[in-house]
Amino acid sequence: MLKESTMTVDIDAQMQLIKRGIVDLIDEADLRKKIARGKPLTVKVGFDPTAPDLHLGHTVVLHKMRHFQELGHNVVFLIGDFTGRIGDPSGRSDTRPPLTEEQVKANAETYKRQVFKILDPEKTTVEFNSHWLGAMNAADFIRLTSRYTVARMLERDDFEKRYQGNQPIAIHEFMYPLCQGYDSVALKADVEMGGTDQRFNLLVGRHLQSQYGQEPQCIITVPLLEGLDGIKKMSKSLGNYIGIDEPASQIFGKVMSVSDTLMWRYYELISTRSLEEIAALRADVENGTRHPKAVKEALAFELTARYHSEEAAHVAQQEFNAVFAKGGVPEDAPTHLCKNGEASTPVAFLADSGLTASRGEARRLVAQKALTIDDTPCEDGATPLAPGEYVVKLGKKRFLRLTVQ
RNA sequence: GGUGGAGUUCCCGAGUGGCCAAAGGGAACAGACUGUAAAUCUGUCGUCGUACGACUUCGGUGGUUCAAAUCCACCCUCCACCA
Repeated sequence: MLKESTMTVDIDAQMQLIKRGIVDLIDEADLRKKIARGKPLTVKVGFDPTAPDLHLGHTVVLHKMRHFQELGHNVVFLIGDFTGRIGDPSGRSDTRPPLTEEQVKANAETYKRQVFKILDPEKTTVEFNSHWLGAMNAADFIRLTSRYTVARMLERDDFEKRYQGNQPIAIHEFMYPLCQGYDSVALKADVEMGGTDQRFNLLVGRHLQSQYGQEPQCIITVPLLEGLDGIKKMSKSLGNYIGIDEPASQIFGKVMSVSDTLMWRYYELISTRSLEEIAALRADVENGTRHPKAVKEALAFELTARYHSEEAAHVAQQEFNAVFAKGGVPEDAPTHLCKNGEASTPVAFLADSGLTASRGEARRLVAQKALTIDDTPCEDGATPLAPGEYVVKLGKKRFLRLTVQ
Protein backbone atom coordinates (compact mmCIF):
# COMPACT_ATOMS: atom_id res chain seq x y z
CA MET A 1 0.00 0.00 0.00
CA LEU A 2 2.71 2.39 1.01
CA LYS A 3 4.64 1.54 -2.11
CA GLU A 4 1.68 2.27 -4.31
CA SER A 5 1.08 5.70 -2.83
CA THR A 6 4.69 6.82 -3.35
CA MET A 7 4.34 5.63 -6.92
CA THR A 8 1.30 7.86 -7.34
CA VAL A 9 3.17 10.88 -6.10
CA ASP A 10 5.91 10.06 -8.51
CA ILE A 11 3.43 9.99 -11.38
CA ASP A 12 1.92 13.27 -10.28
CA ALA A 13 5.33 14.87 -10.30
CA GLN A 14 6.00 13.54 -13.77
CA MET A 15 2.66 14.73 -15.03
CA GLN A 16 3.29 18.20 -13.70
CA LEU A 17 6.45 18.58 -15.73
CA ILE A 18 4.94 16.95 -18.79
CA LYS A 19 1.96 19.24 -18.74
CA ARG A 20 3.92 22.46 -18.52
CA GLY A 21 3.12 24.76 -21.43
CA ILE A 22 1.36 22.14 -23.53
CA VAL A 23 -1.93 22.58 -25.33
CA ASP A 24 -3.41 19.08 -25.64
CA LEU A 25 -2.80 15.84 -23.81
CA ILE A 26 -4.79 12.93 -25.18
CA ASP A 27 -5.45 11.06 -23.08
CA GLU A 28 -4.26 11.95 -19.62
CA ALA A 29 -5.58 8.82 -17.94
CA ASP A 30 -3.90 6.75 -20.63
CA LEU A 31 -0.59 8.42 -20.08
CA ARG A 32 -0.77 7.87 -16.33
CA LYS A 33 -1.43 4.21 -16.99
CA LYS A 34 1.57 3.93 -19.29
CA ILE A 35 3.84 5.69 -16.84
CA ALA A 36 2.57 3.58 -13.98
CA ARG A 37 3.99 0.47 -15.58
CA GLY A 38 7.38 1.83 -14.66
CA LYS A 39 8.98 1.08 -18.02
CA PRO A 40 10.59 3.92 -19.96
CA LEU A 41 8.22 5.20 -22.62
CA THR A 42 9.07 5.63 -26.29
CA VAL A 43 8.43 9.25 -27.15
CA LYS A 44 8.42 10.06 -30.85
CA VAL A 45 8.74 13.40 -32.59
CA GLY A 46 9.12 13.80 -36.33
CA PHE A 47 11.21 16.39 -38.14
CA ASP A 48 11.34 17.46 -41.75
CA PRO A 49 14.75 16.76 -43.28
CA THR A 50 14.49 19.55 -45.82
CA ALA A 51 15.03 22.30 -43.27
CA PRO A 52 17.91 21.41 -40.98
CA ASP A 53 18.26 24.91 -39.63
CA LEU A 54 16.48 24.84 -36.35
CA HIS A 55 15.14 27.99 -34.78
CA LEU A 56 13.69 28.70 -31.39
CA GLY A 57 10.24 27.70 -32.60
CA HIS A 58 11.42 24.13 -32.98
CA THR A 59 12.92 24.16 -29.53
CA VAL A 60 9.55 24.27 -27.83
CA VAL A 61 9.00 20.62 -28.59
CA LEU A 62 12.68 19.84 -28.03
CA HIS A 63 12.37 21.14 -24.49
CA LYS A 64 9.35 18.97 -24.01
CA MET A 65 11.36 16.02 -25.26
CA ARG A 66 14.03 16.96 -22.80
CA HIS A 67 11.48 16.88 -20.01
CA PHE A 68 10.67 13.28 -20.90
CA GLN A 69 14.35 12.43 -20.89
CA GLU A 70 14.76 13.95 -17.47
CA LEU A 71 11.98 11.68 -16.34
CA GLY A 72 13.88 8.68 -17.64
CA HIS A 73 12.05 8.02 -20.89
CA ASN A 74 13.42 7.28 -24.34
CA VAL A 75 13.07 9.84 -27.05
CA VAL A 76 13.03 9.07 -30.76
CA PHE A 77 14.17 11.87 -33.00
CA LEU A 78 12.54 10.82 -36.24
CA ILE A 79 13.77 12.30 -39.47
CA GLY A 80 11.00 12.16 -42.04
CA ASP A 81 13.20 11.60 -45.03
CA PHE A 82 10.56 9.53 -46.83
CA THR A 83 7.63 11.81 -46.14
CA GLY A 84 9.80 14.82 -46.79
CA ARG A 85 10.29 13.66 -50.33
CA ILE A 86 6.56 13.61 -50.93
CA GLY A 87 6.25 17.18 -49.79
CA ASP A 88 4.32 18.67 -46.94
CA PRO A 89 0.71 19.06 -47.99
CA SER A 90 -0.48 21.46 -45.32
CA GLY A 91 1.96 24.10 -46.48
CA ARG A 92 0.63 24.07 -50.05
CA SER A 93 4.01 25.47 -50.96
CA ASP A 94 5.97 24.69 -54.08
CA THR A 95 6.96 21.13 -54.69
CA ARG A 96 10.25 20.59 -53.07
CA PRO A 97 13.01 19.03 -55.09
CA PRO A 98 13.73 15.51 -53.86
CA LEU A 99 16.73 15.27 -51.60
CA THR A 100 19.63 13.05 -52.39
CA GLU A 101 20.82 10.58 -49.80
CA GLU A 102 23.91 12.68 -49.18
CA GLN A 103 21.81 15.74 -48.52
CA VAL A 104 19.63 13.83 -46.11
CA LYS A 105 22.71 12.56 -44.31
CA ALA A 106 24.25 15.98 -44.15
CA ASN A 107 21.02 17.47 -42.86
CA ALA A 108 20.76 14.73 -40.28
CA GLU A 109 24.24 15.58 -39.02
CA THR A 110 23.31 19.24 -38.79
CA TYR A 111 20.20 18.28 -36.89
CA LYS A 112 22.13 16.19 -34.42
CA ARG A 113 24.63 18.91 -33.73
CA GLN A 114 21.81 21.35 -33.11
CA VAL A 115 19.32 19.28 -31.14
CA PHE A 116 21.86 17.92 -28.73
CA LYS A 117 22.26 21.38 -27.35
CA ILE A 118 18.97 20.56 -25.70
CA LEU A 119 18.52 16.82 -25.84
CA ASP A 120 20.57 14.23 -24.01
CA PRO A 121 22.36 12.16 -26.68
CA GLU A 122 22.46 9.15 -24.38
CA LYS A 123 18.70 8.98 -24.24
CA THR A 124 17.96 9.87 -27.85
CA THR A 125 17.48 7.51 -30.77
CA VAL A 126 17.69 8.94 -34.26
CA GLU A 127 15.58 7.17 -36.88
CA PHE A 128 14.69 7.66 -40.55
CA ASN A 129 11.22 6.77 -41.71
CA SER A 130 12.44 5.67 -45.11
CA HIS A 131 13.62 2.51 -43.35
CA TRP A 132 10.11 1.17 -43.11
CA LEU A 133 8.13 3.33 -45.51
CA GLY A 134 10.63 2.85 -48.29
CA ALA A 135 10.43 -0.90 -47.80
CA MET A 136 6.69 -1.07 -48.35
CA ASN A 137 5.33 -2.29 -51.66
CA ALA A 138 2.12 -1.11 -53.30
CA ALA A 139 0.05 -3.84 -51.68
CA ASP A 140 1.38 -2.98 -48.23
CA PHE A 141 0.64 0.61 -48.86
CA ILE A 142 -2.90 0.09 -50.06
CA ARG A 143 -3.47 -2.09 -47.02
CA LEU A 144 -2.37 0.86 -44.93
CA THR A 145 -4.76 3.22 -46.70
CA SER A 146 -7.63 0.82 -46.04
CA ARG A 147 -7.26 1.49 -42.34
CA TYR A 148 -8.64 4.97 -42.51
CA THR A 149 -11.74 6.49 -44.07
CA VAL A 150 -12.26 9.49 -46.28
CA ALA A 151 -14.89 10.84 -43.95
CA ARG A 152 -12.50 10.81 -41.05
CA MET A 153 -9.77 12.29 -43.17
CA LEU A 154 -12.08 15.15 -43.98
CA GLU A 155 -12.40 15.90 -40.31
CA ARG A 156 -9.04 17.56 -40.45
CA ASP A 157 -9.59 21.25 -40.18
CA ASP A 158 -7.84 22.38 -43.32
CA PHE A 159 -9.23 19.51 -45.41
CA GLU A 160 -12.70 20.27 -44.15
CA LYS A 161 -12.39 23.93 -45.02
CA ARG A 162 -11.03 23.27 -48.44
CA TYR A 163 -13.63 20.64 -49.15
CA GLN A 164 -16.47 22.91 -48.06
CA GLY A 165 -14.99 25.80 -49.96
CA ASN A 166 -14.59 23.77 -53.16
CA GLN A 167 -10.85 24.04 -52.97
CA PRO A 168 -8.86 21.18 -54.41
CA ILE A 169 -7.41 18.46 -52.23
CA ALA A 170 -4.90 16.20 -53.93
CA ILE A 171 -5.07 12.51 -53.06
CA HIS A 172 -1.47 12.36 -51.92
CA GLU A 173 -2.30 14.85 -49.23
CA PHE A 174 -4.25 12.08 -47.55
CA MET A 175 -1.15 9.90 -47.57
CA TYR A 176 0.91 12.21 -45.48
CA PRO A 177 -0.99 11.69 -42.23
CA LEU A 178 -1.15 7.98 -42.94
CA CYS A 179 2.60 7.73 -43.37
CA GLN A 180 3.21 9.73 -40.28
CA GLY A 181 0.77 7.55 -38.40
CA TYR A 182 2.45 4.44 -39.66
CA ASP A 183 5.72 5.71 -38.23
CA SER A 184 4.14 5.35 -34.83
CA VAL A 185 3.20 1.77 -35.64
CA ALA A 186 6.72 0.99 -36.80
CA LEU A 187 8.25 2.51 -33.69
CA LYS A 188 5.57 1.25 -31.32
CA ALA A 189 5.44 4.77 -29.95
CA ASP A 190 3.91 5.38 -26.53
CA VAL A 191 3.75 9.12 -26.98
CA GLU A 192 3.96 11.37 -29.99
CA MET A 193 4.37 15.11 -29.81
CA GLY A 194 4.14 17.98 -32.24
CA GLY A 195 2.89 21.52 -32.72
CA THR A 196 -0.82 22.21 -32.41
CA ASP A 197 -1.03 22.18 -36.20
CA GLN A 198 -0.08 18.51 -36.01
CA ARG A 199 -2.96 17.43 -33.83
CA PHE A 200 -4.86 15.62 -36.54
CA ASN A 201 -1.81 13.79 -37.84
CA LEU A 202 -0.94 12.69 -34.34
CA LEU A 203 -4.44 11.36 -33.84
CA VAL A 204 -4.19 9.32 -37.02
CA GLY A 205 -1.20 7.56 -35.50
CA ARG A 206 -3.29 6.70 -32.51
CA HIS A 207 -5.98 5.18 -34.68
CA LEU A 208 -3.58 3.25 -36.88
CA GLN A 209 -1.81 1.73 -33.95
CA SER A 210 -5.01 0.22 -32.67
CA GLN A 211 -5.77 -0.98 -36.19
CA TYR A 212 -2.44 -2.75 -36.20
CA GLY A 213 -3.13 -4.29 -32.83
CA GLN A 214 -1.02 -1.95 -30.75
CA GLU A 215 -1.87 0.12 -27.76
CA PRO A 216 -2.56 3.63 -29.06
CA GLN A 217 -0.02 6.32 -28.35
CA CYS A 218 -0.78 9.34 -26.24
CA ILE A 219 -0.47 12.61 -28.02
CA ILE A 220 0.80 15.91 -26.77
CA THR A 221 0.70 19.15 -28.68
CA VAL A 222 2.81 22.17 -27.89
CA PRO A 223 2.04 25.75 -28.90
CA LEU A 224 3.51 27.32 -31.99
CA LEU A 225 5.98 29.93 -30.85
CA GLU A 226 5.35 33.42 -32.20
CA GLY A 227 8.18 34.97 -34.17
CA LEU A 228 9.94 38.27 -33.58
CA ASP A 229 6.92 40.19 -34.83
CA GLY A 230 4.89 38.66 -32.03
CA ILE A 231 2.03 37.71 -34.32
CA LYS A 232 2.90 35.10 -36.88
CA LYS A 233 4.44 31.80 -35.98
CA MET A 234 8.19 31.72 -36.05
CA SER A 235 9.41 30.49 -39.40
CA LYS A 236 12.38 30.84 -41.60
CA SER A 237 10.39 31.87 -44.63
CA LEU A 238 8.77 34.72 -42.74
CA GLY A 239 12.17 35.90 -41.57
CA ASN A 240 10.94 36.37 -38.02
CA TYR A 241 13.08 33.71 -36.44
CA ILE A 242 16.03 33.28 -34.16
CA GLY A 243 18.19 30.46 -35.45
CA ILE A 244 19.98 28.42 -32.84
CA ASP A 245 23.07 28.41 -35.05
CA GLU A 246 23.25 32.17 -35.21
CA PRO A 247 26.17 34.07 -33.65
CA ALA A 248 25.83 34.86 -29.96
CA SER A 249 25.49 38.58 -30.56
CA GLN A 250 22.65 37.94 -32.99
CA ILE A 251 20.73 35.71 -30.65
CA PHE A 252 21.17 38.14 -27.81
CA GLY A 253 20.18 41.14 -29.90
CA LYS A 254 17.17 39.47 -31.45
CA VAL A 255 15.82 38.38 -28.10
CA MET A 256 16.26 41.94 -26.85
CA SER A 257 14.22 43.26 -29.75
CA VAL A 258 11.25 41.13 -28.84
CA SER A 259 8.24 42.88 -27.32
CA ASP A 260 7.58 42.72 -23.60
CA THR A 261 4.43 40.70 -24.10
CA LEU A 262 6.21 38.17 -26.22
CA MET A 263 9.04 37.91 -23.74
CA TRP A 264 6.78 36.15 -21.28
CA ARG A 265 5.74 33.68 -23.91
CA TYR A 266 9.38 32.86 -24.57
CA TYR A 267 9.99 32.49 -20.86
CA GLU A 268 7.22 29.99 -20.52
CA LEU A 269 7.99 27.94 -23.59
CA ILE A 270 11.74 27.95 -24.12
CA SER A 271 13.43 28.89 -20.89
CA THR A 272 14.27 26.32 -18.27
CA ARG A 273 13.02 28.47 -15.41
CA SER A 274 10.32 27.05 -13.26
CA LEU A 275 6.84 28.40 -13.65
CA GLU A 276 6.99 29.77 -10.10
CA GLU A 277 10.13 31.69 -10.89
CA ILE A 278 8.56 33.15 -14.01
CA ALA A 279 5.45 34.17 -12.11
CA ALA A 280 7.64 35.93 -9.55
CA LEU A 281 9.51 37.82 -12.27
CA ARG A 282 6.26 38.88 -13.80
CA ALA A 283 4.93 40.12 -10.48
CA ASP A 284 8.13 42.09 -9.89
CA VAL A 285 7.83 43.77 -13.25
CA GLU A 286 4.20 44.61 -12.65
CA ASN A 287 4.83 46.24 -9.29
CA GLY A 288 7.90 48.03 -10.55
CA THR A 289 10.50 46.15 -8.53
CA ARG A 290 12.25 45.05 -11.67
CA HIS A 291 12.76 46.75 -14.99
CA PRO A 292 11.37 44.76 -17.92
CA LYS A 293 14.57 45.33 -19.84
CA ALA A 294 16.58 43.60 -17.11
CA VAL A 295 14.24 40.64 -17.22
CA LYS A 296 14.60 40.49 -20.96
CA GLU A 297 18.36 40.58 -20.66
CA ALA A 298 18.21 37.60 -18.35
CA LEU A 299 16.22 35.72 -20.97
CA ALA A 300 18.59 36.75 -23.74
CA PHE A 301 21.47 35.61 -21.59
CA GLU A 302 19.93 32.24 -20.86
CA LEU A 303 19.21 31.50 -24.49
CA THR A 304 22.55 32.76 -25.76
CA ALA A 305 24.39 30.71 -23.14
CA ARG A 306 22.49 27.59 -24.13
CA TYR A 307 23.42 27.76 -27.79
CA HIS A 308 26.92 29.06 -27.22
CA SER A 309 28.43 29.38 -23.75
CA GLU A 310 28.20 31.49 -20.63
CA GLU A 311 31.30 33.41 -21.66
CA ALA A 312 29.91 34.09 -25.11
CA ALA A 313 26.68 35.26 -23.53
CA HIS A 314 28.59 37.65 -21.26
CA VAL A 315 30.43 39.07 -24.22
CA ALA A 316 27.22 39.42 -26.20
CA GLN A 317 25.52 41.16 -23.33
CA GLN A 318 28.39 43.59 -22.80
CA GLU A 319 28.56 44.35 -26.46
CA PHE A 320 24.84 44.83 -26.66
CA ASN A 321 24.89 47.39 -23.92
CA ALA A 322 28.00 49.06 -25.27
CA VAL A 323 26.47 49.38 -28.71
CA PHE A 324 22.91 50.26 -27.97
CA ALA A 325 23.04 51.92 -24.60
CA LYS A 326 26.28 53.82 -25.14
CA GLY A 327 26.45 54.14 -28.89
CA GLY A 328 29.43 51.90 -29.58
CA VAL A 329 30.08 49.71 -32.58
CA PRO A 330 29.78 45.95 -32.75
CA GLU A 331 32.96 43.93 -33.18
CA ASP A 332 31.69 42.19 -36.25
CA ALA A 333 30.71 45.33 -38.14
CA PRO A 334 31.43 45.00 -41.85
CA THR A 335 34.34 46.92 -43.32
CA HIS A 336 34.63 48.81 -46.55
CA LEU A 337 37.53 50.35 -48.40
CA CYS A 338 37.52 53.31 -50.76
CA LYS A 339 40.66 53.05 -52.85
CA ASN A 340 42.49 56.24 -53.69
CA GLY A 341 39.66 58.28 -52.33
CA GLU A 342 37.33 57.06 -55.03
CA ALA A 343 33.62 56.91 -54.36
CA SER A 344 34.12 58.25 -50.89
CA THR A 345 30.92 60.25 -50.75
CA PRO A 346 28.47 58.90 -48.19
CA VAL A 347 25.92 58.01 -50.85
CA ALA A 348 28.55 56.08 -52.77
CA PHE A 349 30.09 54.08 -49.96
CA LEU A 350 26.78 53.32 -48.31
CA ALA A 351 25.52 51.71 -51.50
CA ASP A 352 28.85 50.17 -52.55
CA SER A 353 29.36 48.54 -49.18
CA GLY A 354 25.91 47.00 -49.33
CA LEU A 355 24.68 48.87 -46.29
CA THR A 356 21.88 50.20 -48.47
CA ALA A 357 20.31 48.47 -51.43
CA SER A 358 20.75 51.42 -53.78
CA ARG A 359 22.11 54.92 -54.02
CA GLY A 360 18.60 56.25 -53.90
CA GLU A 361 18.00 54.56 -50.59
CA ALA A 362 21.28 55.90 -49.26
CA ARG A 363 20.34 59.39 -50.34
CA ARG A 364 16.94 59.17 -48.71
CA LEU A 365 18.34 57.87 -45.46
CA VAL A 366 20.92 60.61 -45.31
CA ALA A 367 18.17 63.15 -45.90
CA GLN A 368 16.27 61.52 -43.05
CA LYS A 369 19.19 62.13 -40.70
CA ALA A 370 19.93 58.47 -40.32
CA LEU A 371 23.67 58.77 -40.96
CA THR A 372 26.29 59.28 -38.30
CA ILE A 373 30.00 59.34 -39.02
CA ASP A 374 32.31 59.10 -36.01
CA ASP A 375 29.45 60.12 -33.73
CA THR A 376 28.77 63.22 -35.81
CA PRO A 377 25.44 63.47 -37.62
CA CYS A 378 25.90 63.85 -41.34
CA GLU A 379 23.25 65.22 -43.64
CA ASP A 380 25.46 65.75 -46.63
CA GLY A 381 25.59 62.71 -48.84
CA ALA A 382 27.54 64.28 -51.67
CA THR A 383 30.79 65.50 -50.14
CA PRO A 384 33.68 63.02 -50.33
CA LEU A 385 35.41 62.09 -47.10
CA ALA A 386 39.08 62.86 -46.60
CA PRO A 387 41.41 59.85 -46.36
CA GLY A 388 41.26 58.18 -42.98
CA GLU A 389 39.32 55.68 -40.95
CA TYR A 390 35.74 56.20 -40.00
CA VAL A 391 33.04 54.51 -38.00
CA VAL A 392 29.78 54.78 -39.87
CA LYS A 393 26.39 54.26 -38.32
CA LEU A 394 23.19 54.18 -40.33
CA GLY A 395 19.99 54.16 -38.35
CA LYS A 396 20.11 52.10 -35.22
CA LYS A 397 21.25 48.79 -36.52
CA ARG A 398 23.55 49.25 -39.47
CA PHE A 399 27.27 49.77 -38.96
CA LEU A 400 30.35 50.04 -41.13
CA ARG A 401 34.05 50.46 -40.57
CA LEU A 402 35.21 52.60 -43.43
CA THR A 403 38.70 53.22 -44.70
CA VAL A 404 39.35 55.94 -47.24
CA GLN A 405 42.77 55.83 -48.82
C1' G B 1 -11.60 16.66 -73.08
C1' G B 2 -15.14 21.21 -72.84
C1' U B 3 -16.46 26.07 -70.69
C1' G B 4 -15.34 30.20 -67.78
C1' G B 5 -12.01 33.12 -64.49
C1' A B 6 -7.24 34.87 -62.90
C1' G B 7 -1.68 36.31 -63.17
C1' U B 8 0.12 44.28 -61.12
C1' U B 9 5.75 46.93 -57.74
C1' C B 10 8.01 42.61 -50.69
C1' C B 11 2.55 40.85 -49.57
C1' C B 12 -2.72 41.92 -50.23
C1' G B 13 -5.10 44.76 -53.71
C1' A B 14 -7.07 49.17 -57.09
C1' G B 15 -6.26 50.39 -61.96
C1' U B 16 -9.76 48.85 -69.03
C1' G B 17 -5.58 53.52 -74.04
C1' G B 18 -2.54 59.16 -72.30
C1' C B 19 -3.16 63.07 -66.00
C1' C B 20 0.63 55.63 -64.07
C1' A B 21 6.43 54.35 -61.20
C1' A B 22 1.06 52.93 -61.00
C1' A B 23 -4.68 54.37 -55.55
C1' G B 24 -5.40 52.08 -50.74
C1' G B 25 -3.84 48.79 -46.85
C1' G B 26 -0.02 45.79 -44.61
C1' A B 27 5.07 44.84 -43.94
C1' A B 28 9.70 47.25 -43.88
C1' C B 29 12.98 51.43 -43.13
C1' A B 30 14.26 56.48 -40.99
C1' G B 31 13.31 60.53 -37.44
C1' A B 32 10.91 62.21 -32.62
C1' C B 33 9.67 59.70 -27.85
C1' U B 34 12.08 55.19 -25.41
C1' G B 35 14.51 50.22 -22.73
C1' U B 36 17.03 48.33 -30.30
C1' A B 37 9.79 46.99 -25.85
C1' A B 38 4.78 48.64 -26.77
C1' A B 39 1.81 52.76 -28.26
C1' U B 40 1.83 57.41 -30.86
C1' C B 41 3.27 61.27 -34.43
C1' U B 42 6.12 62.51 -38.98
C1' G B 43 8.53 60.97 -43.31
C1' U B 44 10.39 57.32 -46.96
C1' C B 45 9.38 53.07 -49.65
C1' G B 46 11.66 50.81 -58.74
C1' U B 47 16.82 52.36 -60.68
C1' C B 48 20.14 56.44 -62.01
C1' G B 49 20.78 61.75 -61.20
C1' U B 50 21.46 67.69 -56.62
C1' A B 51 17.22 68.53 -59.62
C1' C B 52 12.74 70.40 -63.65
C1' G B 53 14.48 64.87 -65.73
C1' A B 54 15.88 60.03 -67.87
C1' C B 55 15.40 54.87 -67.80
C1' U B 56 13.25 49.97 -66.44
C1' U B 57 8.63 47.46 -64.45
C1' C B 58 2.40 45.40 -64.33
C1' G B 59 3.10 36.27 -66.31
C1' G B 60 6.01 35.58 -71.51
C1' U B 61 6.64 36.74 -76.75
C1' G B 62 5.10 39.46 -80.79
C1' G B 63 1.57 43.09 -82.77
C1' U B 64 -2.02 47.53 -83.22
C1' U B 65 -1.32 52.84 -81.85
C1' C B 66 1.62 59.26 -81.81
C1' A B 67 0.83 56.65 -76.94
C1' A B 68 -0.52 50.24 -73.74
C1' A B 69 -0.60 47.56 -67.05
C1' U B 70 -4.89 48.72 -70.03
C1' C B 71 -6.58 46.64 -77.11
C1' C B 72 -5.23 42.06 -80.44
C1' A B 73 -2.63 37.16 -81.30
C1' C B 74 -0.07 33.15 -79.60
C1' C B 75 2.22 30.90 -75.38
C1' C B 76 3.12 29.74 -70.02
C1' U B 77 1.15 29.17 -65.04
C1' C B 78 -2.85 28.82 -61.56
C1' C B 79 -8.04 28.14 -60.40
C1' A B 80 -13.32 26.95 -60.82
C1' C B 81 -17.36 24.46 -63.12
C1' C B 82 -18.93 20.52 -66.46
C1' A B 83 -17.36 15.67 -68.36
